[in-house]
Amino acid sequence: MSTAKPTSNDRDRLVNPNFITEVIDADLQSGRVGHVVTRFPPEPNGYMHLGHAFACTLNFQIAADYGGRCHLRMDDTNPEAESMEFAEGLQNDARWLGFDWGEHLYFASDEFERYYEFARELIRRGLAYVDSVTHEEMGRLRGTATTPGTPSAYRDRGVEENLDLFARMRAGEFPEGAHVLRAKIDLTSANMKLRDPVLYRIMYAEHYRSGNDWCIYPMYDFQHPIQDALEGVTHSLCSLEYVDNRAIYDWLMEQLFPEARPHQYEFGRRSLEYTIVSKRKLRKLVEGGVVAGWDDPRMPTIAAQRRRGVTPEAIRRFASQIGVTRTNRAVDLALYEHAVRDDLNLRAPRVMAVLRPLRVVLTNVEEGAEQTLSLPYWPHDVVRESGDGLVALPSGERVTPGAAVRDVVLTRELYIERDDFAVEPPKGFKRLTPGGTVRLRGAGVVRCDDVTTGEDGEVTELRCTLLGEDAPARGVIHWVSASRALPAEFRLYDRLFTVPDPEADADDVEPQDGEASAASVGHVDTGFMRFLNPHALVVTRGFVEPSVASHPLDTRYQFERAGYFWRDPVDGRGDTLVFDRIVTLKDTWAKEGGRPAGRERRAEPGTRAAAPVSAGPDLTPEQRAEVERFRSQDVSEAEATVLAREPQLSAFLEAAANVGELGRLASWVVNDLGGPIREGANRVTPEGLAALVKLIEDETITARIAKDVLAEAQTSGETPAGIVERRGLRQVSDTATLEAEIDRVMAENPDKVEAYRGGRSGLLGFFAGQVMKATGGQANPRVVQDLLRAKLG
RNA sequence: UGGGGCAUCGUCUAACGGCAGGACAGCGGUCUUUGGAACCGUCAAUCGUGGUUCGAAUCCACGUGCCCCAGCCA
Repeated sequence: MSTAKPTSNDRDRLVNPNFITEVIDADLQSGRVGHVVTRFPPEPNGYMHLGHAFACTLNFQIAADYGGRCHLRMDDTNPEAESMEFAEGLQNDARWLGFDWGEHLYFASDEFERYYEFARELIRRGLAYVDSVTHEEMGRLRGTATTPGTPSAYRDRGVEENLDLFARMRAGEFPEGAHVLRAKIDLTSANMKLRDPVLYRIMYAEHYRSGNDWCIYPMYDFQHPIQDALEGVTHSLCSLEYVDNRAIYDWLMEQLFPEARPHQYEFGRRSLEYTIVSKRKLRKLVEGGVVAGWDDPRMPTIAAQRRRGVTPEAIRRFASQIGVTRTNRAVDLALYEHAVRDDLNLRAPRVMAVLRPLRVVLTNVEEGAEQTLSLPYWPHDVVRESGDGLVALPSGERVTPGAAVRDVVLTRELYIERDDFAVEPPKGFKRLTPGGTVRLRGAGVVRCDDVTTGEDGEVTELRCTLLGEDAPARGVIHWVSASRALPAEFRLYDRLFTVPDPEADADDVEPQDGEASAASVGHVDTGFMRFLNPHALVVTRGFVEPSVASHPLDTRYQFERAGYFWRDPVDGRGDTLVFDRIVTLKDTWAKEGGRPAGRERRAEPGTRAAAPVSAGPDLTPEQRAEVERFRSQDVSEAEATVLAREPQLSAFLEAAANVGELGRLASWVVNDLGGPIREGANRVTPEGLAALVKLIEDETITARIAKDVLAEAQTSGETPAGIVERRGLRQVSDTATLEAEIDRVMAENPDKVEAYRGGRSGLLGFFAGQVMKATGGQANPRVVQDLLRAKLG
């Protein structure tokens, strides 16, 4: 965690290597940066949810991996949405997740004065101007995706006038909307973000921190890059929707912080199935009273998951397991639940609770008789896997397994789970049935002799005989003593929505009559509400064994066979016992048809397009003639088409063909030089290419060597043939040399040889690759493969 | 249909021209006084079509699909 070196030790890094760590590695290697500084920059306009937790974890853990630091920053530049409640909530949540930013807590609102000065600087340099058109007019002037924008009448105001107007904006001389400050970048850019983005707007709103000090507020695109630079951030990580904004980021950096500037990198967001992470929609749930608050345990917020009993370790584990890529992804809920269970399995002592009680009378146990059983808190496997041979008491004290027990009293009257008894058991039912037997956990086997049924047909009581330890029984069920157990409320949580992607599914469904108006109140589409799971919270009243009364209030339990629970921090820590179910146990019986607990999945996994056979691009008659001309010179159709469409490439090829044979050069131009030529970065001359291809034809070198040489030539600017000469590159076709190499590779990988002979013919590539590597790519691959086939048999 | 981004088992992810690997989920089994956990086995993928190459998930071309951008939100 605190390696002094600014490099990451591969063995114990928190974040798996990814495209961002590759950039950091390269930056450190090249010396562009000497240390790593990241930042997690939420806007305090809502509570942190699991999607943010992913971003937060990524920033803090990458910094930790490189011995750098990560700042926490509030991007609080929009007073209308933000509040102290949210700012404090965000800090609480980040801290609870286990992250430490030391003294590096920043608020954009603390820097308004500095931002203001940077804005004046831009104005003075003619890079920003005060625009005074209406909101609507600005929209019109911005143009559309396919048409360029046009300058407003104010775009060329003088510096002095701009400075004066900007100062008066700040002084409160104008109403909201009268003026804005805009960057003067490029109104014709294909990137809409660059069409003179607004830098400052007038807002007469009280800011939760700066109060009424300001009536102009900076926009994200202006504030964020500057703040990164002021903090000394080296790698500014954000999500994919900001890719277009990077152009502004870079523009500002070039203007204001040309040296030692931060760079922005974007990663794909992570959402979770069966929930939503849109802050506005979550707010809708809270404000609409659909849930009890931001910390309602059904919510995907960190506050809610914390209240529900999930640990920060589980969330961090989840965050690091879902990986970092450049694709937005919706993660399977099962992945999250697994992380939660995996964490709880080793930290939750086992006790018994009955959630939906059914009275059982043990007819052969005397009235008032009590037998005290000593039952272990931990199952055999947790005990066995304990590193030090000790296990924890709920108090946290570590004791020998024999001492990690609690008293459980067996009495004449008990409660069992209603689900654990069935008059007509489904196939495979391993619990109690009329006349059947079952083991009561830790107490022996019972037989059901009699079933009492109420007027409505509901089973009200079972009369059973306690048979003792050795009687046969197929299953084990949990129970509590009716006279000794404590009454408790159980809150059983399930997924918030009934479909994996409520937002997308809401768009799929045509609004029914009269729903359209109800479904789009207050600018937020509320169509997703129709998929709310009515069973996301089920409350039951039952009983829990009395030992829990003596445990620390924040003990997380596994109620055996029922799930992981703890006492609700808000409603369940007083005299009444209220337990939240953190997560269920995996239940392989439930989906067996015993219960219809099959999880509804989306019907179709998004069928991809039927993919018609591509007919190739449309060509003009001239291009068609070109294709024919190239075809006649032994160029393949695909390559001829590329050449016909791209004059730059065909010109290069024609030039090379003056020295070599066009038909043999075409594929090199198209496949290997096409990229650099198009980008104007090509450093290989037509003559250079022709000379190189000659070397292949006279078998001096292989195509493989040629590709490597070309790549080197692009960076060094040397002639390809010069590189071949200087490095003494020659293809190796000598059988004896190659055989020796092959023998060595085979001797080193006897298992692979065997596997190949056993039928894994794909391994031929492995052997060929090994030989190629060993010869620095100079072996003649055809010869190598022939020899390999012969030797491997 | 202007610009940008992305596409690998059901889901998440790895492989950086040379064995398509792992995790979750599923299925089967072992074990079990939790229908839990653990262990073993198994199913299962390179968006499509061409091209380059001895060899392509990876390079080239053409398609297809999804996502983002026209707030004085972030």
